[in-house]
Amino acid sequence: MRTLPELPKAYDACDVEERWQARWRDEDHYFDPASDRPQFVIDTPPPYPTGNFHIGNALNWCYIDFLARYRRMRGDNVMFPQGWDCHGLPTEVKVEEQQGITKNDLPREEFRRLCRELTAKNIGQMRTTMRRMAFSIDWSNEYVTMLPAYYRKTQASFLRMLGDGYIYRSEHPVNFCTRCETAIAFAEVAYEGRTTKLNFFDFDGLEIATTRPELLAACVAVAVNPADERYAALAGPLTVPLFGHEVPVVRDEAVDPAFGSGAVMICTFGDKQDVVWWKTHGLELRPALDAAGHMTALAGPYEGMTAPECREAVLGAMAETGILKRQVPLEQRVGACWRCKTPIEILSERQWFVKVDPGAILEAARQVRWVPEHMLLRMEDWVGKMEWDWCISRQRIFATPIPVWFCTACGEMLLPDEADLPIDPTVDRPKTACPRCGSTEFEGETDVLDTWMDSSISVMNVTGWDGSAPKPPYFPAQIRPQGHDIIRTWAFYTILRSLALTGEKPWEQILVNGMVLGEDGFKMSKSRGNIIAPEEILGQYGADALRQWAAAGAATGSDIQFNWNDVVAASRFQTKFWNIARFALLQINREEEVGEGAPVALADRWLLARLSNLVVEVTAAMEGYQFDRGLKAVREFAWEVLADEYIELVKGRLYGEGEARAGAVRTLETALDLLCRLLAPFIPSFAEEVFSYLGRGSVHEQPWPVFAFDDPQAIGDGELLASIVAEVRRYKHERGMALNAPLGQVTVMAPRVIDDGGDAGRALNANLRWQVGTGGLSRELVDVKFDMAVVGKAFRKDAPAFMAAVRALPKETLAGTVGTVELNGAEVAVPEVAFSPVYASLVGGEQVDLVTVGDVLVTVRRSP
RNA sequence: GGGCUCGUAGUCUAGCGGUCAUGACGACGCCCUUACACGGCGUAGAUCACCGGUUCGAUCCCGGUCGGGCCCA
Repeated sequence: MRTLPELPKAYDACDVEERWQARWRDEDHYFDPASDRPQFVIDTPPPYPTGNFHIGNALNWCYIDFLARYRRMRGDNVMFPQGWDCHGLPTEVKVEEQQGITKNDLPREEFRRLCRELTAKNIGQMRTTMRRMAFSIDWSNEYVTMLPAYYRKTQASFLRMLGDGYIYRSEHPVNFCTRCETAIAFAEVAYEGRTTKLNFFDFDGLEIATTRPELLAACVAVAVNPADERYAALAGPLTVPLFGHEVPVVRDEAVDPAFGSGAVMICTFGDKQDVVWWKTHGLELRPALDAAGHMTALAGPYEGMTAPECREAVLGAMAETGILKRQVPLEQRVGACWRCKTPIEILSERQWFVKVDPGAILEAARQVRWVPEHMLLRMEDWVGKMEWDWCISRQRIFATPIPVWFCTACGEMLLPDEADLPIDPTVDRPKTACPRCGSTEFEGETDVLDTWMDSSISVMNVTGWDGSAPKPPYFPAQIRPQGHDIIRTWAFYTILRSLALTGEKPWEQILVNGMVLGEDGFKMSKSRGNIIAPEEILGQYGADALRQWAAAGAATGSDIQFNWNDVVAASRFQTKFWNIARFALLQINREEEVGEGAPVALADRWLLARLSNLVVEVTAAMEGYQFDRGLKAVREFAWEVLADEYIELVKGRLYGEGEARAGAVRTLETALDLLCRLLAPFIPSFAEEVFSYLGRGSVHEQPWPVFAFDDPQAIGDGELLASIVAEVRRYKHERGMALNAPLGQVTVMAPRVIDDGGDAGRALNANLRWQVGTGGLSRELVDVKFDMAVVGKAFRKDAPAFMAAVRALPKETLAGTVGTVELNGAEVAVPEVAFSPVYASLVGGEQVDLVTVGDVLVTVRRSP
């Protein structure tokens, strides 16, 4: 007897998962820098440490973990690092909220400390969930962007790009949130629908429509379409009402003659279009709004007011002076700060910018393999519309400082040595005097970097960049997994930065996952109340069930609706497979010596050949990131082929003895082994638990299966065998017989005889015989079936007599066409479709039932 | 308004030139057959959004319409 332990009766997912998660060692997932195996470096997304690892993250990380585990089994040297993108507004806002302060109430360093503490706590919470999900993360390659080890590299990358001319400082209109008092990038602008008023007023004799009367003081021109004949004779300068300054008239094709009066006022700056006109027509700059959202001295009597206050005041003044003609409601989309929803203003400010070269970025993006392919279009779309360079400076606190000083005497810019990084120029002092004027008085740059400047070098960091050499040792990474919502940001900025720093594309492939929608089909959001936290699922069904949902809930790349059904079904699959394993182990353990060698029985060869095909199918699915196909194929195989067909087929042999039984046992063992390995990337704890009972070590240390068992004949014959058993079992069921009830003589009449080793007979509990052809099978007419719609209509009350007369005819006659019959002493015509013959099948003179399976006939004699 | 994407049984979902159109959940019927009732066997349920076109043939390709979603303006 072998001594493999018996499986417990029930599978407790949470219990098993926690046990294995405690047993696995982090070191097993470490990337090995000394290895000469092919590297597989993953540029994992560094999530923002909100404290909650949400279900969208879970989906993304499941895909990554499937891949990481699969690639390890394929022999790759995998790096699955974990980063944290810490800096940014949300944490600042949270700290202000929790402490009941504003950022200006504390010294900068003190405020940063509070932000760091909150972030560290949040990271801890998220790590817990990630471990509970059984992600095989390489924690030795964790990075935290707020820590010196990382932002040193952010600063180094800044200096390098500054030195190479990619970064410049200039005064330029930027998107500005006056509540947060910082510049923001286009990627941070969220658009919202609002109803506003379009105000028509008299502008020096001309009718102008505007949604932003508060910017009248900032008016620098009036624009009309050159083709608009109404204004063909219009010439400037015009006098701006209420303020009195003179502005020119410009002609520009972009003016829509159909909107309002066809004449628009250009202000610095009401919107992006104003910036375009301001640039192309070389207009004056009149900043009427400051960074805090207050009107400037240019606004005269309105100075110090907020924009909404000024707007009311100006409209009031317009009404008073009688120039306001009418107001009509207007639906418009307003750009707002993504974080606080305050409408953004466009202000001209001195800011730091990174040059954007759309052509080069497109070219690099096209060198990356995109999965799914169409996601590349989103990148092309975004890059094609780039108008401004990337504004990377922020007037915030919790961020990477911009490492430069300015000489207070001559304005010269001074840079730190790379070796001294990281620095905070507001605290640290330059080590040298000003090279131009010799002054030692400096002012540190107070602006800090956009958070995307941190995260867009994640790939540089994980591929081993130390901030100096241009190209990191493991660069480029093999894959970037991320959501399609941040193609225009993270993917875009990463390509830009990789090109600037290394001249190359950052990754070989990018795998884009979809968004997780709530059970109601909408994106999960607090306001909809359709959020499901991963912890809720983990507590009830465990990580493996959630992982199965992620794999099989939708095709990779498409949005996926969360749905409890899938989680429950996943959990049931585990129960089913657990019982399959239990049964198999029970059989394996009963055997003293199962021997070696390939099984000879048809059913065994059939299962092995099917397994071999399954391995090919699942491998192809994994290579193409079709996780849904891969997992579903394994599930279907285990449940339908192995449990419902194979095991039912060989149970009889398993209850017996000898080589026939040993062959089935060996086959079961092989199937169990292979299926565990195929399942290992998807449900690591479950696969590990089942595999452990085979006594062959950890499933995660096994190679991905390569199992060639080529036997086309076994596939064909086995399929027929399984179908015959299935059909006859159905036949039994339909007659209300228990499936293990004894059946009489069963004869399979096939084009050729198949040696099934007796499996079919035992599975059906019948005396089953194979024969070539339908010899011995005959049929006998036993009855006729009348079509009452015809008979009733034709014979009315004589119908019973007619039917009796027909039945009284000799059977040989009934098989053919009957012309007339004698009814009440008269010959009457028989309608053509009045009846049809009913036959019974006979074997050796005894009546049998017939079951057909394709071109195979199965006869069943019911009495044993 | 633009780009992309999707529209398949009550619900979710696979397929994407010829399939009895996949699977799951749900519904209904029968069955406690010594791995599993978290199971087995079966039944019902789909004009594959709508309208045109290409084709011997379209759920699948093309065009249009309507509707959902995502990203952007």
